[in-house]
Amino acid sequence: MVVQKVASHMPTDIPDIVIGRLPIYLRALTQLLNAGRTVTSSRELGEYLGISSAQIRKDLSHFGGFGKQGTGYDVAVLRDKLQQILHVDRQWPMAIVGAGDLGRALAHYRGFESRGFRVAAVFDNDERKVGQSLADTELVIEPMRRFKEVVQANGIEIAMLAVPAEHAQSVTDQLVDACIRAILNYAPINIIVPSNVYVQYIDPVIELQHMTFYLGHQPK
Amino acid sequence: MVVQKVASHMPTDIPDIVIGRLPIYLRALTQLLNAGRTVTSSRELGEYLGISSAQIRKDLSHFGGFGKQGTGYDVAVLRDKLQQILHVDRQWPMAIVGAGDLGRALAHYRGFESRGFRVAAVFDNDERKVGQSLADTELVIEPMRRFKEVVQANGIEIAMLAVPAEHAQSVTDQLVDACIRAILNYAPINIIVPSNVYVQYIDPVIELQHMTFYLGHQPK
DNA sequence: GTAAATTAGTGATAAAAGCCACAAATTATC
DNA sequence: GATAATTTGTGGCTTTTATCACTAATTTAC
Repeated sequence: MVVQKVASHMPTDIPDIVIGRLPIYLRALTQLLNAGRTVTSSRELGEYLGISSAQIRKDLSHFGGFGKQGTGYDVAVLRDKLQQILHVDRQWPMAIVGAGDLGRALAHYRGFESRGFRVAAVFDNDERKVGQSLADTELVIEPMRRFKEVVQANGIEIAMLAVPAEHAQSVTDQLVDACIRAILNYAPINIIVPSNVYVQYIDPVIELQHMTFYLGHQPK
Repeated sequence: MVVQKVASHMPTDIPDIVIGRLPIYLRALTQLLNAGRTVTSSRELGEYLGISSAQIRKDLSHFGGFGKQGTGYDVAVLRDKLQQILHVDRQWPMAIVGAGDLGRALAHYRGFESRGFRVAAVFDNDERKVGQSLADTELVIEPMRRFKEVVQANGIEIAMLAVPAEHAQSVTDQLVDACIRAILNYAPINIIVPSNVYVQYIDPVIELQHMTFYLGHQPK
């Protein structure tokens, strides 16, 4: 019932910038829970995250009232609500495309399972890599020609793109063709997708350059 | 002279959100340059990046007029300007802290050099890892007790943090103690630093959860 | 049991960010 | 060489985002 209520809120009328903060809140709540905390407040959460308490309250209020005046928020309850809102109260199977250093590091990453995701398949077109199994996993590197088939068989809708920049667009086209709906792009390049496909970018150099602007002019 | 002009613009009066877009522009310009283009326009750049042309023009106008009416922007000139503004017209030596799968993948990443960065040292506290050299690099894994010394000897001001979440804060304290001024944090946890230290976060799960909000409710 | 303290949720306000549209400069066309 | 077409840089406006500050509910202190 509560799930229905949450589910009834359509994405359209909630600012994307608000949505972008929800995973941050969720991560902090999980941390609090692991530390044994049972209640928290917008003030505490805000001080910890460097966000104003009013903003946290207003963000959450888009989805209903989860707190209690005078007390604050039940950490476990709020975490559950956020997991429902973000649809990570289940595990999303994902494909990794590109089995270089980065793709392999992602395949071995132990942090997905507890947060709503699971690496279901790894792809690469290098014939020397195809067929290799990845240590400590049940994964075997598949060739890209099997992509569509494996994606459909496993109900995969999310792909992490970890191929060199020069192949990123053509591989993206293959992902789109296989009905991938969300792409986490690690290639340092903009990719073009249809408007119904979501893309997020991770490029460490972008973040580093953002900081070097402020680091100033005198190199050591 | 032009460098002086750019340098004279102090960060304080330019919105951070503008600064955050400059690396994106720089990346796109480098791509255009590699494709042999010599001139571009705010319209072309905007269509490619999914950003309005007016925004690009206004962002750039914070730093001076780099374009030419009727023509647009000289790609090489604008790229050079952005490199100066972002202070990546040099190479920043960086430390990687944590030599797990991720730290090693970062150490092997070939994409830093051309964009203003260089991995100068890798650290880990696991005695089994210390002393190991990293294939295809001149890097040897150093113990954390040598951190301050190596950082000072190499003029390192930037660290990439790739340790497990449970150690992230205590390691951060060591970074701060060694006068690290910018941290790219890969640990899925908020870290507390003094206000003169810059932090950027990379957590793939945050980006994935942002997308699953929109992916909706019916898992395959 | 009462008063003081705490905290959520929210309408109103303030601040920030983004976009429009135009003048001025340049280039292309014929 | 005149006219049409481009494109920048920007003032002003609109939209979005964030904060303020208040009410109502609850808890704590004594």
